[in-house]
Amino acid sequence: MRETDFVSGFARGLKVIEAFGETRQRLSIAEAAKLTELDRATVRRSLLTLAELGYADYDGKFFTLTPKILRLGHAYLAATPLPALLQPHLDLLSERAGQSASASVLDDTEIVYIARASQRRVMSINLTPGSRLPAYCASMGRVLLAALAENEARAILARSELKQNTPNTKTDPEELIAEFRRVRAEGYAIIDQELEIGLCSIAVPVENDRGQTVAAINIGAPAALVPAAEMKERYLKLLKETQAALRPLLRR
Amino acid sequence: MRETDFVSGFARGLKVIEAFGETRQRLSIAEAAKLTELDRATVRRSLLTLAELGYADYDGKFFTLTPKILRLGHAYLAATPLPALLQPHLDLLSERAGQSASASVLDDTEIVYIARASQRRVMSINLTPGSRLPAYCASMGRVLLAALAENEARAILARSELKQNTPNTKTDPEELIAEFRRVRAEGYAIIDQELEIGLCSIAVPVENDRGQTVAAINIGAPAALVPAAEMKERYLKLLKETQAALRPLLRR
DNA sequence: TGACATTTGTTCATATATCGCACAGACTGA
DNA sequence: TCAGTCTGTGCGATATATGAACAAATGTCA
Repeated sequence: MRETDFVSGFARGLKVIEAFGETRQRLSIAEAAKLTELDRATVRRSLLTLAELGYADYDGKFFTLTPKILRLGHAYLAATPLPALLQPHLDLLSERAGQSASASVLDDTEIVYIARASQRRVMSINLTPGSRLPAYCASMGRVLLAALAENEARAILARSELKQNTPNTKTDPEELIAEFRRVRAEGYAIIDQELEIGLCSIAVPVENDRGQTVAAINIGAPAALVPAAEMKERYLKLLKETQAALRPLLRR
Repeated sequence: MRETDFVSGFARGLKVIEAFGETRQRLSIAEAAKLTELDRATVRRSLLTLAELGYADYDGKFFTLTPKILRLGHAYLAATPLPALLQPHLDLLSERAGQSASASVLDDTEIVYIARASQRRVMSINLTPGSRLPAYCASMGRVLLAALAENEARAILARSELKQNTPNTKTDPEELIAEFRRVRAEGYAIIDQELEIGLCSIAVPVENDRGQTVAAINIGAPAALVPAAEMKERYLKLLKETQAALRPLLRR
């Protein structure tokens, strides 16, 4: 791509949008400039543009995003048939299992939720489509990373911040690579409180009719109710049935 | 705002992202140019920028959005405390009612779902956070429009495409304005298959501790199971309880 | 099939808009 | 009061948008 085929004003603006998040609902010009490492004048122009277009509100001091910004992400959710296709199957799966069921895809080092059917909220985290979790310590992440060529998975792990979330969290890249091999061989991944104490989950890949992994689905359950050792016997069959039902629907 | 406080390259890029949706998962440069009414050369630069940043894939002919684009909408969902605050209450509400419960806010003529707890899928439409429905014919939309000053509501109706979705759909602005008055007086709105045949819903406003309406919550049910006439006696009390539980949590 | 008409992606020159810096004024808190 | 931090602005250097031009791909009709 040539230098002039890149609109840096657009790229800078997207960076400004991403600066909002978690604890940053309201941003002043200076704060946004620090977070994005862009010039204050540039950030100011981007923010004023967002406000002018109705994507942000401005009270003269702070900017906040408006729900209009959801149109952008929604362009993807509406454009991709995957979420809509998966949703009814997740609903059924969730009901049969009596636990939350979710679907996600991989975006670099993170998994992105694209659909979810929740029973009761067991996690401290609020997960909705668009939510992200580190791939290395999530059951769906393990499944999605296991589907990659080993050097690719290794490269992603190298980019990941392998954080010890709980005493159970596996953070050794070699141990993780070995686990990916097991996942590939056996077709599922189980997480025993590696992300959050008290939470277990089991995931399988969603494959299209050519056998390519296009997403992952999982069932999450409180460790207090369902010990990790029981996850497989309780839920693997249900997950495999959902997987089988989806495969013919996913043509490439 | 001065002329130079607007980054048109950014605005154009956002327009390009919004061109994706529903039936437009894959766009060629020329298609995107038509949809956005921008020059082909300009659209090409925006799309190549999106691809360069990983927000889009490009196979040499068509562009598709990647899940990374969800980071943008997620910036709002994560930044705003409202969805996370509402979710557990919706879960409880949905469980007690045995039906889907949702929350939404108003974005011009549309309501935008910001949280949802689904029981079984009864609608043909797949609703997730970020999904949009026309406000004038949705129960939450009626509640949110009723919360506005009457001239504002009138202006929004004037901008709305008042479509006759079903034989039940109210499309006369004056009739709708009168309905808003009733909603304001009685504190709830009921929709009897105005959006889709077979679907009823009832909504109430979510108010902060100053009594300002900040969102709406609803319960949807199949008309076959719950006739519109029964919606009030079955669900209004539950909705009001949720509303009361939320009010003290919403400080401005 | 072949000739012709459209459509599409790409490039280019140049007029135009944006960027980042430096500075001024406003505000805050010690 | 004064230092520190903030927002807003003017300006030259630099980057981008535009519309026309062109080649390649695609569609159309006899």
